[in-house]
Amino acid sequence: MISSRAGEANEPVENSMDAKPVVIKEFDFFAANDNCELLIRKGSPEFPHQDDKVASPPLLTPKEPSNINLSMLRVKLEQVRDENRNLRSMLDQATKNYTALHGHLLSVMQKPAHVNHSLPKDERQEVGGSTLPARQSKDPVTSTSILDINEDLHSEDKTQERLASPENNNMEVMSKEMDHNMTDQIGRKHGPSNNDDDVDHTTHRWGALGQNLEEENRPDQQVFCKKARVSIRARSDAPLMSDGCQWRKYGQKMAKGNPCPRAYYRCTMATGCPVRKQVQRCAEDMSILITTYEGDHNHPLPPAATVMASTTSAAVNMLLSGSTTTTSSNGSQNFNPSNPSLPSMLPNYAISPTMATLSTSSPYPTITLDLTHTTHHPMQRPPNFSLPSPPTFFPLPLHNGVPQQQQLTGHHHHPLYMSSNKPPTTLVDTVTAAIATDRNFTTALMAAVSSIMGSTQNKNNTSNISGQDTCSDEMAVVPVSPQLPDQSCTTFAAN
DNA sequence: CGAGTTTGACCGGCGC
DNA sequence: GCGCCGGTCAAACTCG
Repeated sequence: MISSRAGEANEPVENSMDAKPVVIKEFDFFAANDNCELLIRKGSPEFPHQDDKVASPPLLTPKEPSNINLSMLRVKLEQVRDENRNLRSMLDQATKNYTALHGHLLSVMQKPAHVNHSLPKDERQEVGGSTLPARQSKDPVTSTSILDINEDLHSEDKTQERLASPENNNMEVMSKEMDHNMTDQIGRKHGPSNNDDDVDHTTHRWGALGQNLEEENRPDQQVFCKKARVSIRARSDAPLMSDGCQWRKYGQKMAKGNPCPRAYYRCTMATGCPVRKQVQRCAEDMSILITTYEGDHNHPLPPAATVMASTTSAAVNMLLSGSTTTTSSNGSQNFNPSNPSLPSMLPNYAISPTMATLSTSSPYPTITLDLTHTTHHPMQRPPNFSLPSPPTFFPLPLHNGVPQQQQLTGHHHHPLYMSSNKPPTTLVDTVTAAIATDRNFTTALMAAVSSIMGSTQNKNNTSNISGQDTCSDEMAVVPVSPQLPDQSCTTFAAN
C-alpha cells in the first residue's frame, strides 16, 4: 500500500511492484520523520549516494557539529532501511497468507455450491451486463487450512506488522489475484466450463467482482448479496471527504431518523461507472461523516486509489464470499476482537473492542469501518484504534490524482504531502492511515475476514442446508434481529 | 456555455 | 391496495 522512496532507491523494486512503479511514488513512507523525509525527498536517484555522502570521512569529522547530525541521520537512515527490509519480507508473507487464505476460502465456498445449487448454465456468466466466462480453473486450490491462517493471525506481531506494512501496495496485485480467483471459483462452483481460454482479462474490475458474481450466480442468495456496501465513519468538518475520485451529486434526500440530509453521488471518472456513494452526517455526532460506497468501478484507478480500492474491495470480496454460505437469517456479524468467543482468532485485541462490523443482513451486506478514532498521520501509530460504534462501510473508489470537485479545485492532491503537514482532510488519508499503518485496524479487518471464513467453515461442517443460520458456538456472531435489514445496511439508521 | 448542483417528481420495494 | 421510504431522474438553476 505504501512504499517508500527509500525502498525504491535502495533496492530494485521487485515482482509486482515492478509493474506499478508509479505506486511507489504515491506515498511517503517516511513522512512522519522529517529528517528521513528530507533525505529521501531530495530525489530517489540521489538516494543511493546518501551513504557515500554520509560516510565520507570529512563529513564524519567530530569537530563539526553538522557532521554529528549527519551521523545521526545516517543512523536513522540505517534504521529506516532495516525497517524497510523487514516490511518487505512481511509483505511477502502477507501476500502468501492472503493467497492461501483466499484459496482456502474458495475451497470452502466450493462445497456448498455443489451441494446446494445447480444453476442453469445461462445464469452463470452474466456479470454486470458483460459476459464473464465461467472459468474452469486449473489452479490448484491451496491446501492451506483456515487454521493455518488463524495460526498466522496468532503470531500477532508478525501478522499485524505484515498487514500494516506500508508496502502493502501489493494489495492491488493481491486483490487482482483474488478477483481472478473469484472468477475461477465461480466457474468451478457452478460446474465445469470447458472454456479454459476465454478468460476476459481485459475487463479490469477493481471493485467487488466477486460480489457481483455472487449476485448473479447465486439466485437463492441473491437477497443476501444483492449489493455490497462499505461504510466509513470518519470525523470531518467538510461537507464530504475527498477520496480521490470524481463524483457528481445526483440527489439529496432527508433520511428517516436523521436531521441531516443524505447526499447521493455517482462516480464520473468514466462514463457509466456504476459506483455510487452516499454521504451523510451521523445523527448522533454531527462531526462524523458517514460515507457509504456501493459498486465497483469500471475503469482503472490511479495508483493510490487503486491500492485502497483494491485493499478494501478485496476485504469486501472476502467478507462477502465467506458470508455467502451463511444465510440471511442472521442480521449481522459483529467482529469483536475482544470477544472471548474468539480466543483463537483474535488474540491481541483487548485494547480495541469493536473494530469492524460486517452486517450480513439483507439486502445489503455492509461492512462498517469506524475511523473516527484513528490518528491522522499515515506513519503514526494510532494509540488506540477502536470502533466503538456500529460501523458503516466501503468498496473504495479512491484515488488521489483527481480532486474532489466540491473540495478541491484544480489541485493535484497528494494525500501524502497533505497528511504530512496537517491532519488529513481526505478519506484517503484517513483510510490509508488506518489500513496501512494501524495494526489493529488492519488485523481487525483480517480478523473479520477470518471470522466469516471460519463461520463459513462451520456452516459447511454442519451442513446447514436449510439456510438457517445457526450461530456457531465458536464464532463471535452477534445476532441482530433478522427482521431489521436496514439496521446494519447503513449506519445512519443503526446509530 | 458547459459542468455541476438543487430539488421536486417519480419509481420500486416493502410492510401493513 | 395503500402508504412509507430509499433511491434515482431530470428540469431548473448556479457558477466559473
